Amino acid sequence: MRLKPSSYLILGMLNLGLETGYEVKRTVDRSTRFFWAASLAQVYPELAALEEGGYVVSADEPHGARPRKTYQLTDAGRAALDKWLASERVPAFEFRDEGLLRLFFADAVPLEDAYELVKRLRMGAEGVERDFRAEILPYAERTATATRRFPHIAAREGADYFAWRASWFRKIEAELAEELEKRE
Amino acid sequence: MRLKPSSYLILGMLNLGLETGYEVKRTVDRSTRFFWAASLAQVYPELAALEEGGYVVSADEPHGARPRKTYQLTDAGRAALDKWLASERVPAFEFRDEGLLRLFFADAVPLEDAYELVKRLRMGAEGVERDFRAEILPYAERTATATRRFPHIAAREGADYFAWRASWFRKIEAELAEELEKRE
DNA sequence: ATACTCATGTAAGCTGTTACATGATTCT
DNA sequence: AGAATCATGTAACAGCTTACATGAGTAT
Repeated sequence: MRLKPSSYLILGMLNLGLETGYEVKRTVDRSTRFFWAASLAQVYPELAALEEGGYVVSADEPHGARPRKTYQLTDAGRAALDKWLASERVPAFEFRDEGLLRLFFADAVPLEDAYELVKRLRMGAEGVERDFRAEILPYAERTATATRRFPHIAAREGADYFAWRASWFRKIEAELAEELEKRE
Repeated sequence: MRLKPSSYLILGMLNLGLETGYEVKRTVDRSTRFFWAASLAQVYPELAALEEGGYVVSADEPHGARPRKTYQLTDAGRAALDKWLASERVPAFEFRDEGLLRLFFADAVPLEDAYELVKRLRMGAEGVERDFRAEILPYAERTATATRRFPHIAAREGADYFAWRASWFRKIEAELAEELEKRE
């Protein structure tokens, strides 16, 4: 079995002490979501595959009559996680940014419309930054301890990134505004 | 036919005057690649689908005995592009960043290893920035005109982003380095 | 001659999504 | 009593990638 980044996402979450697939997914939504998302329909089969591969073991721990399956890393799972973290392979990196794609083609519309487009992109980035500071950062701060600091560092990266992005669009917006004023 | 961002990528490229699927792909690799990539196996079927939908028309224009198919936007294609650029819908935005994922889980390894990880991430960002300034930015500058300025603006965003990212990791690297020194 | 670029397409497979299906527990 | 949350899973499909298959034109 070949492990992909999403496999390590799950191994890493189990290593942080999360127990069920449901819990892993919920935590992903509060933390890694912005740089690595996952859906339940991905988490459950992946947990099964990881167990099949010997990286995790499961145990039935129902809550009353509600079925519940907890997972734990095996030594092999823990070793795989360590190896991945120490790997010198250049990590994969992929963007899908429809906003920048629109910006790229903005010459196709009048400058007034391009200005509106940039303004919307700036407001979009500001909105994401707000959400981030309202939901993801506080969760990271709340759960940070002396031996659990990197989730918070990663969350700071996200908040800083969206702030940077908003300011970048703000700059372009100002340039276009100036140009539109001159024209009148 | 429902158009997706990758459809607009192709419509936008044709609107910039590119003629063949091969050319579109080559230009994507020199420009939008970092925020919206595409492969030939995606471009050719998409062009066929766009023609089927009436957004583009093709013409056979072989070079000698080498077959060659050129494409042009129809009025419907041009209208679809304009509408997309003016749309108020929040554009899709997705990251897949294995580097940040590793950073997130870096508490699992000793601080020395986490430091090495951050260092590698910083060097990775610097490398991408270098490539960007060597390949993508110069191409954008070369092809920029009074009526074709936004590709260059988008390329600047990319270069600035990777510079920002490198400096962000540099800051964390310095924090960790300081802490490691104190320990000795 | 040989290698690189131009040029078009298909097949198989991987990764991930949304929607479907079901039901218990806990909070208000 | 009703809504939200906890909890697990499957089916169908969307979107994209790598590898395969083929061959002509051009520069060294």
